[in-house]
Amino acid sequence: MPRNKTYDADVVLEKAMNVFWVHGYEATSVRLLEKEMGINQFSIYASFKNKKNLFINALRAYREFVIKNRFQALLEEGAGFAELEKFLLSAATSTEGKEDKKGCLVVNTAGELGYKDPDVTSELNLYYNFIRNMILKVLKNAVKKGEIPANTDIEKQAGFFLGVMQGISVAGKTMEKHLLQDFIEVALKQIR
Amino acid sequence: MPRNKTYDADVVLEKAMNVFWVHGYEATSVRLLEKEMGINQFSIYASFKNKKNLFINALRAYREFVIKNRFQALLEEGAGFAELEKFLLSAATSTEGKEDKKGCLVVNTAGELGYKDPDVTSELNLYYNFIRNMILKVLKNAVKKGEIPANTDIEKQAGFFLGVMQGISVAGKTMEKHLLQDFIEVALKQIR
DNA sequence: TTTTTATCCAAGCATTCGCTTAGAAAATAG
DNA sequence: CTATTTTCTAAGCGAATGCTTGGATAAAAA
Repeated sequence: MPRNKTYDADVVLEKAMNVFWVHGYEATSVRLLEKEMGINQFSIYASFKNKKNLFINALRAYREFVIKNRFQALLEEGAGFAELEKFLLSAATSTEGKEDKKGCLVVNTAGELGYKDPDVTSELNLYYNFIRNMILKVLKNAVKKGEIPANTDIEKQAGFFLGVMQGISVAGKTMEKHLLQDFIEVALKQIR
Repeated sequence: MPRNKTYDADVVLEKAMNVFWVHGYEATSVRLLEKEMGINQFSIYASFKNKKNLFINALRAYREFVIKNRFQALLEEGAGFAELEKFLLSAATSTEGKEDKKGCLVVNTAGELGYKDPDVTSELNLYYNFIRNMILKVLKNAVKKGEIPANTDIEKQAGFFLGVMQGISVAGKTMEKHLLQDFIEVALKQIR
């Protein structure tokens, strides 16, 4: 009996994610969202309850987006230090384009909303835990492959590289490219 | 002939800085500012032109505030690696307090406003350049003192520690304390 | 086809936004 | 003292905020 939706919730959610990514939470108005998502305000509220809930969903969509589009090489079964190195070095040059200085949605959100909202905070923690586990696995493989010393303190290094990734996400927005490269080079060199 | 101001512009500016520090730019309303600054909207606009200009001034005040209250040990004439170490390690524990998770105003701003406003961006760059030069001086002293190897690539390490500081400012808002300590310990150990 | 029911669009709700204005209050100059 | 000039308070400006409502629309069920 019901009429079908004329839009795919996942599709419009990804569009919302991009708007939040560019403008942040507060600076993104529902009017702008309806324009970019291509649906009416009523439909936004019907599908996502309210602005904050839409944002939470956008954070989840971002996690999946990043996993699929940025981390895929690191998530391969046998990914080791070579893949980590390639990933970090490309992160320095990927921010080159004058336009694409969006940084990382999660890091931007940590800066803007931080610990203020528990729902947001737990979403950020899920993201960081995921990355840390990914790094842990990569470093274990790296030891197996002999890419890094066998006595490496994997846990400590995972915490280190998690911090490095967050640093890159901020520094990439403002710092000059060569400084960013210095940062990454030193971070990589210390482990070998 | 003129009537005198009943407030000190520098004093109310510092209060404005704290409001922006806690809530960010967009989420800080002029109504909240007038409450926290203790002066009327008219006076805010008379002294600081508009909200954005007040924010720019707050960023400058923040730089001076941090120099006076956080970096003073690093800015001492003979400050070397010992001072850098102490500073970074204390940065990990200073974010312990559940309340004081404000992070760094400059890093928060980079996340929220990023490159979008050139006036803001140049203010951020001033801050980062200051820190980098400070680190450069500290590392030079560290070499002189024999705290770090004489063949250390000072320039590269300065870029590295600038990135580390930005990482700490983000990570301190969300990451658990022990992970943050891992980050800092590894960052310090690699140079020796 | 007719009925039912969810979806859509447009308009509008109260509130808050950044900012301005009008007039009272106060301090200095003559 | 009066005159002058700036600061202050309080009210209010239009526009934008997040969110809701009412009726037209369309698609599945009978």
